[in-house]
Amino acid sequence: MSESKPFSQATIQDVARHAGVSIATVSRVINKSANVAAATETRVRTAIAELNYRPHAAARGLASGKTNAIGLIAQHLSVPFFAPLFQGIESAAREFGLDVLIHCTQCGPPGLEPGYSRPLGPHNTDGLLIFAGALEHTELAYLYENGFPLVLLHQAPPNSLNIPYVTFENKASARKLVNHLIKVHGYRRIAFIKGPEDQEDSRWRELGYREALHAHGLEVEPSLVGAGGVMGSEAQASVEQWLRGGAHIEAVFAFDDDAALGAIYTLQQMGKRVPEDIAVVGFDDIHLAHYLAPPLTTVRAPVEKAGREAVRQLIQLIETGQADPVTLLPTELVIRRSCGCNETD
Amino acid sequence: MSESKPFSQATIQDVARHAGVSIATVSRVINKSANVAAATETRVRTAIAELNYRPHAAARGLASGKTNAIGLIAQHLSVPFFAPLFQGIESAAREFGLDVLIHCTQCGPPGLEPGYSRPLGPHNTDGLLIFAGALEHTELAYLYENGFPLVLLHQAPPNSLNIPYVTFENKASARKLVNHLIKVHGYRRIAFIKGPEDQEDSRWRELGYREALHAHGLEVEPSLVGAGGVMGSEAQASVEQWLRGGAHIEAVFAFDDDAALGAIYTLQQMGKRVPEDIAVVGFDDIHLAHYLAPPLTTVRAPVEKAGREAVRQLIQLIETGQADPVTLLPTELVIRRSCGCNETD
DNA sequence: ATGAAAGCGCTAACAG
DNA sequence: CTGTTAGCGCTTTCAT
Repeated sequence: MSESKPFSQATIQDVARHAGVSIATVSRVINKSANVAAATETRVRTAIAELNYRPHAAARGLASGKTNAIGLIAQHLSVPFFAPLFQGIESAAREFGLDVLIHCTQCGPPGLEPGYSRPLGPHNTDGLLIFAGALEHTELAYLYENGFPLVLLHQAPPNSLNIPYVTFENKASARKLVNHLIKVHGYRRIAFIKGPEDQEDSRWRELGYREALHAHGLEVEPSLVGAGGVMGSEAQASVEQWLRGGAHIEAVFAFDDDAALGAIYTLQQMGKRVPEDIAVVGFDDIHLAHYLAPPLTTVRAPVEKAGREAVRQLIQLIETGQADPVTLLPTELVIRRSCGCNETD
Repeated sequence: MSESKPFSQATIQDVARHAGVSIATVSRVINKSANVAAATETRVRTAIAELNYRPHAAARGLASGKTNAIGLIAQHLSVPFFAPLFQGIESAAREFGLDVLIHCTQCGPPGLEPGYSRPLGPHNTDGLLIFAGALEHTELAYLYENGFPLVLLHQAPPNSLNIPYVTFENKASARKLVNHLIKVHGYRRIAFIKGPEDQEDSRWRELGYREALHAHGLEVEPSLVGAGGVMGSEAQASVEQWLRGGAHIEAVFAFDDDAALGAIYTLQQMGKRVPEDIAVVGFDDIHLAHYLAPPLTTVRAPVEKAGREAVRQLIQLIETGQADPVTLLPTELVIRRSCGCNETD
């Protein structure tokens, strides 16, 4: 068995004593909250260094009414998508000296009565980043109406709640992508694989898809819009159904790369060549998109930047009480081979 | 601009007043720290519900000397690997009522003097999970020697530090995988793509690879051991070099699936068929392993479980002062097609 | 079984 | 420019 002794740390008292000043002075130099004589400051800093002192976050939070932490709430964490998102959030938060707490609503013991435990909230954070679908509207409303700073990710606020949100420029990007399919490759029968109902990004992408079709005088055939599910779980079934049903399809636009992956896999399993027989494009540009055979044409979504931007908005909201109602992050078309092009990326 | 009003919450005082008891009694029912008359308890619980009261974590932490949070420190967060790890950590921590704070050493502004800022430590957590390579030995030693609870992930403690750690059963798993290559497929010229120097898992896998070779009377040819890097960054170069150098290779064992991915990609780019010309196997069983063409033979590593287990050990360490020095999680061989088998997984 | 009161480490007036 | 002091919300003896 590994062992461990009790831990103890220097307090502001220790530092004050060591430097021969009052704790208020120490507090001042730490927070730069008032002028301190240069000589005094030096003594204090020396004492801090010698004692290896670190302010106690909890005590500081209690006294100041701030927690110096923000929280992220999501339904689940194991989606690959989250890794870069965390990165962006963490990175931005640290720049502002904030800790970040995460909570996953579907991680804990499923027995918890809904609405009872609020693992992240005003008691341990100064504000919350809420990923699409993570919180029920009532919960959202409760927090919002009590003035707690909230920023939504990939979801517009429900009803009349004036909560700022940040997401990608989904519609325009999807439109551009489908335009490429139509104008460059001349495809006319383009299927769409949509995401889970509660995923707003997918709905916007579908809208972009529809707009592009309409703009070129093409009809949206309802039978060519199938389900994709989380992590491409249903995409394969949709493709299989199309093929078995003898549907005439020239290209498939999947709402995200995971679904595109499933689509390509199934297409190939069933003897179709991509893109020669059927082209496939996705959305997100996950790391592996480049490595697929064929490399996937997709839209690069600035996931990490979304995280950073959400934090910026949240901090602004906390500090000034206001933030941009909506932040749409621009994307970039990444043409590879699965659409029929022969770029080598 | 979105707006936000100041937030206020019920305190233990409010609850006590509302229920007609003292705050001590409220504290008792919340913490079940002493017997309270059934009737009193009911009144208190009702008051808590009516006021929608939540204990203030910081205050509680200050008074009790515990933070009710644990921390995770890693070098970067955007590795896909981390998503399920978080999931496991979060999930286990919540079961024990702990918050989880994360910190990424390479996320913040790179200018921070090493050793100065300690964003996660005794002041805001009760213990730390440290991912391989995230902390320098001196930092580790400092914390350990001061009795702060620490659990290492995918890394054995340096020197004489008696810090518990949890990782996969790397060596045995790699041996099993390579045995498969040798015994089932009869490959004799098997190359290995290793991970970054500081990644211990990779070193153990290499050992397993060597053991398997030796056990079958095969020599380990140094030129057939190449670099892989993070997220397969150098794997492609290694493969390219082998091929250009005219090396005779029947199979490639990549230390992780990302590297395997890069290897397959490059092999195919250079006109080799996988597995007909050269077989490739990986390690981890990432979500996409199944979707590759060909589907990847690999070792399923219980990443989420590693997270859960690490938390369990950490909690045990915090509560009892001791934990299992080493936890090796068993893996599972996943035979697909890239090794030359024709299983349909 | 319950209440009163003393801090936990720190910030923020308020004096001087 | 610096010290004193009153809490922040809660846990925890110590009485009752």
